Amino acid sequence: MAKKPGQSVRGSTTGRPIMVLLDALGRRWALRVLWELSSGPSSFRDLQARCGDVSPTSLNARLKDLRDLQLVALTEEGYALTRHGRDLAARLGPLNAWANTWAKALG
Amino acid sequence: MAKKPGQSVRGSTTGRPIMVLLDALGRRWALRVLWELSSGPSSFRDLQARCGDVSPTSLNARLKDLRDLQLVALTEEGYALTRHGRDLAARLGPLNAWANTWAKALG
DNA sequence: TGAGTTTGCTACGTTTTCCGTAGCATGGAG
DNA sequence: CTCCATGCTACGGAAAACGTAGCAAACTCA
Repeated sequence: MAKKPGQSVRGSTTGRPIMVLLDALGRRWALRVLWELSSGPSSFRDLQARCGDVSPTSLNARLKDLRDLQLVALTEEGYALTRHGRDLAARLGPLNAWANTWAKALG
Repeated sequence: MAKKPGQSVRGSTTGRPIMVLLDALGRRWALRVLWELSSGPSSFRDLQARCGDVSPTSLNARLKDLRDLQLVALTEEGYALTRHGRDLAARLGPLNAWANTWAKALG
């Protein structure tokens, strides 16, 4: 069961939403799943393939978390971002451009 | 040694910068460290305290990664964000406001 | 109806990561 | 020399993530 805002997480007992969020996004595959789903719904197995054949165990654990946090939901079209999830993913989108310039500077 | 752009990471063999970034940020304490350092440089032990007394082992591992990726550097004032690091952290800043409305909606 | 396919997902045993505690080495201050 | 703060490592145990195999339910098509 994923920790929700208001609950104590690793490194913060205050339950501040940003701390809960940073903790949740810091788990393996969390960011990647949001990223992949931002381009549309996906079945479990499709999502698994998009994530480089991540094991179903790991994928399912992260999906459980993200569903608890109401960022992802299982719909008739497969796994999809919720309204909150889309909102969050929209803020992560620009990271792609940033990452490219960062990579170029790293040479 | 942290994986750099161009190198294969978990779930992606292409080395695309965004994939490398998502993988790096998906490690424990990575996001939190960037977050804490965005409000100014910090000594190792201070940073440790800010992160809820994270173990030095974990903190140091993550700092090594972030230094490899040139997001963090050890300066005369302590650990600090590099130019790239500040740039990235600036894009994470707005997540705080988002997290608050998200938490309120989850309430 | 019944064989084949695709779905989401779990069981299980192994590997990797993370963690807490203790403490070392260096350097500055008194 | 003593005291204290610094960055950091060693070590053993706990938790998280992993790969492989495969189940049960729903669909497809004969």
